[in-house]
Amino acid sequence: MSHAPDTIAEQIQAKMDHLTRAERQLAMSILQSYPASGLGTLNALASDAKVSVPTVARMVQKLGYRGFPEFQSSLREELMAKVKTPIAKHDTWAEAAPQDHILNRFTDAVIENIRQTLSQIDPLAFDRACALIGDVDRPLYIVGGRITHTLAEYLYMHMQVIRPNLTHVQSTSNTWPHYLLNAQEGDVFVIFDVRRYENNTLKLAEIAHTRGAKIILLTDQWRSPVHALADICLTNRIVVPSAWDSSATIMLLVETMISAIQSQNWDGTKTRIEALEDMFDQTKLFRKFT
Amino acid sequence: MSHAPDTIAEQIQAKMDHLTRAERQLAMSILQSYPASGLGTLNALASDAKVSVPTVARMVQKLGYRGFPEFQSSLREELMAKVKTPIAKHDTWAEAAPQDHILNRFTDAVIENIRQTLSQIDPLAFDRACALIGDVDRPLYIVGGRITHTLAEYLYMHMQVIRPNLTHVQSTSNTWPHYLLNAQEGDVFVIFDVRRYENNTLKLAEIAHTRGAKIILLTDQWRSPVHALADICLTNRIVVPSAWDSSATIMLLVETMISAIQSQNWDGTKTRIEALEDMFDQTKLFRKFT
DNA sequence: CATCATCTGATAATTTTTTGACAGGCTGAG
DNA sequence: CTCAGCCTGTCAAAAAATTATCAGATGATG
Repeated sequence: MSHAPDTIAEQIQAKMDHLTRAERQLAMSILQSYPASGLGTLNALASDAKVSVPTVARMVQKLGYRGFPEFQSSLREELMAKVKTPIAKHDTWAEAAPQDHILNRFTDAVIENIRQTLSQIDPLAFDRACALIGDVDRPLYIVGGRITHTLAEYLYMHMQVIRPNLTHVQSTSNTWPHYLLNAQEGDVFVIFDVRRYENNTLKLAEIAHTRGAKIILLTDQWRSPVHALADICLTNRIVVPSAWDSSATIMLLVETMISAIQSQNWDGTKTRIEALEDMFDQTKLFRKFT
Repeated sequence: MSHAPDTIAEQIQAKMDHLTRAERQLAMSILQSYPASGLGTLNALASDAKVSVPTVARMVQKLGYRGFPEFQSSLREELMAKVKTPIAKHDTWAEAAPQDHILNRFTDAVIENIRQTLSQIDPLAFDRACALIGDVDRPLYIVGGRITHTLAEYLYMHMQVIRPNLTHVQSTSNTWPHYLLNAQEGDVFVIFDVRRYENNTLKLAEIAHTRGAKIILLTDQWRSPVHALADICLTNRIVVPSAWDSSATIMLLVETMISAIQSQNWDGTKTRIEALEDMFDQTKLFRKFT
């Protein structure tokens, strides 16, 4: 008992024996560069396979489709499903919960956000961003807004361990102009800005840009207006079934950056971490072991 | 300077800045399930993206194609080329980066963390936690430590919109005993604690527990000592290729909780959100629209 | 060798898709 | 406030693709 065909390719192969000469010729041609070949016009497919147009039309009906367009949309759906990585196909994440439980729905959305964000990111831009942020010679400013200030702080906290000479600026605070007093050419600004984009953040970016600072922007798919001023723009997808957007993808990206920068500067980081742990031990803030 | 675009996706991304609103909307839609989306009919693409048919036609011309069919055949060729490449980097997230690039390695790890965390979570416990946190009659305390205080704050910030009567406590601060003065039976404590577990957090939990408060703990796979006192314990997997642990999974869980609670209390939340937005509008902190 | 069944391709009819023309609406400058 | 310029969508015309019809070709069978 052979399993039911998942893909159209398998379906074609299964029927191969029952096909006539012209149809087999066509089938071969389809499989040759599957699925792209099937996504052109019926005409193109026919002349590629050197068979007549109606032969193609008849064959797709034989395969159980109502017409060529229906056949094509099946192919497209198959392609879509394939692009999502195997792991994303997971039916349910929390197996003990029904598929439509918020745990599963939300996780689905986040995974999809991650997939899309990563697929659209330019690794070179990412690397350049890491190099800039990790460059100890450049003063570093990390800027967050109302929602994103937690992300900014998370980055700040870790960068503090990795390198000196950095500042956390909260654009919603009215003290930020003070921080910019010293900003100058070559400084690096990491700016978080997601909708609803904040005027303060934009103004801050403008000043930084005027002063010749490098701007690295982390934003959402609709892109903060700051992007026009940014040297590097990392775009995240953040839509989830909620009244708010999701920061999980941005968090992932931030952590990945931290990891990358940390291994760039590993020697420096290591000694700094050790010094830090020593200090914590002395203050007894943490338990020795557990 | 950035490299020449290999794929149409990159080409679209590169031009993103020079696109108009409707065109950007369309571009997003294409990229959303690329390349399948672009291989249907022009009509389908237009209605998917909720733009008019001619907008699509104009945009492909802007991208340098003579017409929609020519655009499609480029897409098909791209697809063919991609499939041909041996076993393509099929299971990489950032396709443009090698498999062992930190972007891919880190994301792999986080996805695996999510998978494991979700598979081990008890949905009933999760639901109970959400019910407790969303219960307006119970005073709510949110507690974070050195690393986790950003997560705690993120939760706090959103809960603030959903309900009144809540407090953010930072266990590393020496002011936290003051907050506990009013704590009493039936109050709810959401406590974040990941390794290295903090003494202060444990002490705080002990006091809360003695007073008869409900404790909901978010911790890592090695479980904070607080778990002995917790009514509900949500365990996260947090290992990644980095000198630090990852908070991304916990962030996911927090956001899922926010979403769940928010829909429990939707009526209340809605009016509170609207009031908040009004206030923001008045302070002109945000841009009206972009 | 004739006949039937079946496959195949040419052509025409029909439907769908694509393109072009035009006008309302929004935005920003003066 | 008004006007110019540019987006954007509606509608109609043109082009292309798909489907239906039919006749020739092929090959098996009695």
